Amino acid sequence: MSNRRWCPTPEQVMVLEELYRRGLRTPTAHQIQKITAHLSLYGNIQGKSVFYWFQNHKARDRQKLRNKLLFYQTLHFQGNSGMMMRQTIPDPPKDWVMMRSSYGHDSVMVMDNLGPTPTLNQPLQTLQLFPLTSPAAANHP
Amino acid sequence: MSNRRWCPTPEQVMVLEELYRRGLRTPTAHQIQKITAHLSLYGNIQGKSVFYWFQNHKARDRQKLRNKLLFYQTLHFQGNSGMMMRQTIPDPPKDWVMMRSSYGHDSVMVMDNLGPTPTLNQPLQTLQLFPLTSPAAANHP
DNA sequence: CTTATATGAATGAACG
DNA sequence: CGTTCATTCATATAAG
Repeated sequence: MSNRRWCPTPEQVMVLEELYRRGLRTPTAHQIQKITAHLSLYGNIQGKSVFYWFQNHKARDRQKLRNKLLFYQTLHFQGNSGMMMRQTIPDPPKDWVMMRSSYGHDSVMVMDNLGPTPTLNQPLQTLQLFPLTSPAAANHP
Repeated sequence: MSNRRWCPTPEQVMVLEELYRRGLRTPTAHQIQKITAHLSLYGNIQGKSVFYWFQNHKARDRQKLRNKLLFYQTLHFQGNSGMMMRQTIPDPPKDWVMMRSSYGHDSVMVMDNLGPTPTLNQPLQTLQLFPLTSPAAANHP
């Protein structure tokens, strides 16, 4: 067992699941501190492990529910039974995003779609902006 | 593998991290355009990915710092009963990850009964030993 | 040992 | 900007 990953003890898992059962979903930093302190009685643990545990548990609960709903929907509309499916229908793709300029007010920047054939006009005039000279930046796939 | 999410190449990450190391935090729309043009040499990328990258990187840096401070603060100030308080060599100053900071709220302890269940006392009586502070609501975002 | 699954960890994307 | 969510990567553990 390499130390790269937290291996929760059964006691730790029991405590976390009980807290989750009681309705705790996104503990605050303070809550995480206290939970971590308590769980450290059963074994080494860091705050981020508690944080990740709740994030993952909630997310996977949500995904299971979503898949279940989608599963029945699929059954209803297609009479199709099969593997569990992932994810609901995504949002319409936006090719722009709102950005805040460094001068303090919002601005909308339209992002041109970099298609499979990127335009070659004025390609590397920009390189002077970032003189990247230290790491191995001289490679390309 | 769906195309919904930008998959940065190692070269792209190296460039972005170098820019960040050099102090760039909130690039303007114009800078984002240039960076995007440069990074597109290593793979498909949109401007919003650059925008999000800096937003996330900066936010997580600060969150890490904030949580570290909160960590030491908690060690120093909390006088809760049943808490373990180390005075010498506190803890591995391992890094925390992003998590909600509770904006200085304090003292309101929750985790009491929620919903129709009248009594929820279960084998985990130990949970009462570390009451969790919560800003406002016990559950539901 | 190999493969499959469960889950810790990370991060892109986006929300309020 | 801090926070939250969805997806993906990595790996400990179980199944074969």
